[in-house]
Amino acid sequence: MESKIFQEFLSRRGLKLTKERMSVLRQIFSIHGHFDPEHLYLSIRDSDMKASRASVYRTLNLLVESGLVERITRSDKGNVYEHTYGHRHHDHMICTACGEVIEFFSEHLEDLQKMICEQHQFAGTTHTLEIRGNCKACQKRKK
Amino acid sequence: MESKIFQEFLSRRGLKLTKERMSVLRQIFSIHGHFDPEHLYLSIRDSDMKASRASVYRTLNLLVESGLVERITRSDKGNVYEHTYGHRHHDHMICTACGEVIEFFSEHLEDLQKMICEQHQFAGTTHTLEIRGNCKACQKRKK
DNA sequence: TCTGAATTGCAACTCAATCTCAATATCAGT
DNA sequence: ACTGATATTGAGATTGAGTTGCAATTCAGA
Repeated sequence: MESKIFQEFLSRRGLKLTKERMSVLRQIFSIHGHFDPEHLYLSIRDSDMKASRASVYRTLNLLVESGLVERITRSDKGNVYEHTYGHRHHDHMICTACGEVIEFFSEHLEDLQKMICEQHQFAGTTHTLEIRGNCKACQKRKK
Repeated sequence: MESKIFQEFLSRRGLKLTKERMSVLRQIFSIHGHFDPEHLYLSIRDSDMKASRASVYRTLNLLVESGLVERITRSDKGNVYEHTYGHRHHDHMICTACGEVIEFFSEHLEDLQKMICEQHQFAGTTHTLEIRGNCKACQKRKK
């Protein structure tokens, strides 16, 4: 299913769905959760598929443009991505004590952001909301 | 005022408020709005003050730790900072075409986030909301 | 003024990400 | 299947932000 969407995206730009691009796509969609380019590359290298580091990066950028993959954050050690097909958009709460990541979604929040963009005549395409603090467990533990 | 806070922060760690650190601090607080390390360095170099690139980076990290400066975003061209002393909390819209950063604030948005935290029994302390897209000018330019 | 810790600047370095380019693959049209 | 035009690949070079090692320097307190 993802490959069909990617296929379409590529041909709309006169690009081809090659073996290497297929490798990257399949590997990404076989991963559950977040990943970074280097690990993605290594996991492809260690499988029966193949693609150079350059191709992994190039394909990753195409996938982001196609909307199938999203860049979640830019850490000081590089970018982190996740695939979004079949996933609803969501935001994150991050516990600064234990590192737990809680996903959440609020339609109301999304609407509000849309309104704010309109007010500023800004054409928003994506957003990242990251709330940092302490999760339930860590609040208790601190007492 | 900022220098007093920084001074205190430094001595609490057994560090000194040197000329170079003073240069960086003063230059940052003379800038209105956002800045990146390279421009900060250049503006210091072109003024009567002085500090090497290394010192600028080192001081910048100290200032972030002290809470006087915040890192707003990590773009593909490096980090962007702003000084926070005397500033109310706000969020950012970032134009992916020209890099412009627009500040905004919404009480409603803040309330909503508080509610969401309560729902998840999460004790939120800070948050970062970054909306990426195209500013008014770049929307026009693209047509 | 002496002493030791902190600081500086330069250049070397790191590391993610991008680019170069020659070789290779792919597709459309014949 | 052949041909030409275009897209793609991988290996390694390159970029560029940010960090670090180190010898020389500054600074604060005794």
